[in-house]
Amino acid sequence: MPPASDAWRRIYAVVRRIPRGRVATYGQVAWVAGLPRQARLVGYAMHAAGESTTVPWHRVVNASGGISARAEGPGGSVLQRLRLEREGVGFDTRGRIPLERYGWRPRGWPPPRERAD
DNA sequence: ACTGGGGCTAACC
DNA sequence: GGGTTAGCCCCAG
Repeated sequence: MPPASDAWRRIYAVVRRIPRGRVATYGQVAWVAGLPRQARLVGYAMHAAGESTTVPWHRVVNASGGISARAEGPGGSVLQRLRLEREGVGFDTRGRIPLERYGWRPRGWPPPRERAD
C-alpha cells in the first residue's frame, strides 16, 4: 500500500480528472496537484497505484509523449499502450503520443514561467 | 542523519 | 532528434 500522505492523495485526485482519450505528463500532474518539480513522486505514486484500479494510471506519460519503462518490466508498458489505444489515443510511428493533440489541457495550463525576466 | 534510487525533466552536447 | 549530465524531492533501507 502506498503512503497515505496528502501529496499522494492529491496526485491521485488529479489523475482521476484526466479525461478519457487524453494523457497528461508526470510533471504536469505534479504541477496541477500543487506539487511542482515532483514529477518523480508522481511516477512513484503511479507505480504503487497499479494495485488499485480506481485511478487511470495509464493516462500518465512522460514529457516526450512516450511510455516510460518501469522496474517491473515491459509488461506494464504494453498494457498501458493497449489501454490508451482502446480509448482512442493515437501513437506515431515512433510509438509516441502527439501531445499537442492528445495532451490534457486543464485550466491554467501551461503554468507561467517563474522568474523568466 | 545518510545513501541510494526512482514509470522525471530541462539543459547541453 | 537522440544520448548524456545534472538537478529535482520523496521514499525505503
